Amino acid sequence: MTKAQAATRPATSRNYPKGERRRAQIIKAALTAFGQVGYRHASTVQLAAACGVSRAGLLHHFPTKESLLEAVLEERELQDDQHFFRTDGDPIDGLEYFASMIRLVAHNQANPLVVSLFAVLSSEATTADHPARPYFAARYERARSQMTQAVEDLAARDLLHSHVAPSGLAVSLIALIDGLQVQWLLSPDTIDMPEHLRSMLRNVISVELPG
Amino acid sequence: MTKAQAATRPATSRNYPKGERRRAQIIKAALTAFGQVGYRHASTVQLAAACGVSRAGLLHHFPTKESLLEAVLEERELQDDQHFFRTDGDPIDGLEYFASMIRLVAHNQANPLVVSLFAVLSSEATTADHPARPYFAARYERARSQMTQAVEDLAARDLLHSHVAPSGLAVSLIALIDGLQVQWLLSPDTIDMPEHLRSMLRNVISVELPG
DNA sequence: CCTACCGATCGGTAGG
DNA sequence: CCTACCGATCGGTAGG
Repeated sequence: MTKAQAATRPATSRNYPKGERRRAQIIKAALTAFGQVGYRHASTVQLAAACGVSRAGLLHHFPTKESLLEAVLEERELQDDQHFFRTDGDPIDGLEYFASMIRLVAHNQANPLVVSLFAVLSSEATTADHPARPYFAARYERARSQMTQAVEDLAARDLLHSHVAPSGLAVSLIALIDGLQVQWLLSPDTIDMPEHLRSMLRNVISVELPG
Repeated sequence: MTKAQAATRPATSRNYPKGERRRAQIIKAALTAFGQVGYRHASTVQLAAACGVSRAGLLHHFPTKESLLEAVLEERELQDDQHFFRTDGDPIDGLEYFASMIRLVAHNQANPLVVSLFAVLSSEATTADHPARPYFAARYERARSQMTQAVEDLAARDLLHSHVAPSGLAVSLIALIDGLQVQWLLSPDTIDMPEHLRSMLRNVISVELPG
């Protein structure tokens, strides 16, 4: 068990494998439901039914709907960490960073539930008083900060095309990745997300990406 | 009254100014509500209350919630037409097209309600059985087709940087515009949507845009 | 985890 | 037959 898990799960849970399995099942069902109908429209009654427990049973594991949302976002964050965000503190290699980003987008494209979750929740979270708004605001700020470092690394090594403005490029590339998800969810057969990202990166980076 | 309006509004409505005003009021309130909490979570009861009519009164104008959604999308479409989509049939001037696109994004940035409506509805509509899914699928297909023509016009006139791949560029630029909306709604003070679009267009177009 | 509930609200429809 | 609503209520479901 990692440190992050220990901080978010009750320490006793390791001793109750059945409860742990149920908890994981509920999180997975909630991830699916939130991605399909949004957080606000998802109902704990239907979630409980989908997991074969009563609504009171579900509320034993997650006392409020909001606590379930937190668990879903944490779960998703852990998956990202595994694939991508390993460079805490280390200086960022811009080429490696964007190669990893393409791999992450390709990985997401193989997991429609995860894409749907983030496409639906991130825009739902822009509205006032949404419980996930602070999470997404912080997440985007962190992503922009990290990608800006990657862009600046490329600029310092003269790996951007000469006419490309590095300022604001991170914001636009994150926007590109987000926007591709909506078009892909609507037309999965005509949109290839990692290919479009790679193509746009080729438009601004003057050397080929590794990997 | 334009052809589009005549096709969607009852022909008799012009003779009932009070009903017409009420109808416009309801559409505006629905546009706000759908953008704030999404279509599914918005309630006709609250909409009616916000308009000072009973729920039955609201349903007199819009017999179903879905018919109200249609009216909101048509209303928004008409606004777009006024500002932008005037080139039906005509060949597209790529430079004019993207200059208009920047103006449209700037116009949207001055109207948070409209941005919120589209950011929230477009992703909500990606989910199965959403009544607006066909609308958004068709809208994106049309937008891609139109922007692809603009990109091809630029390519034919040699106005793209030599290393830029025109294929798929329209998809990515539309994705960029959509993605910027989410970041802007979460951080309106740190994101300038038209500026980021202009900057990205400068990265691929080798001449300055008009206007 | 269950049964048994609460105050309220959902989208849609009735007759007048 | 039209409009612009009204008060009441249908069977179900919401989060807690």
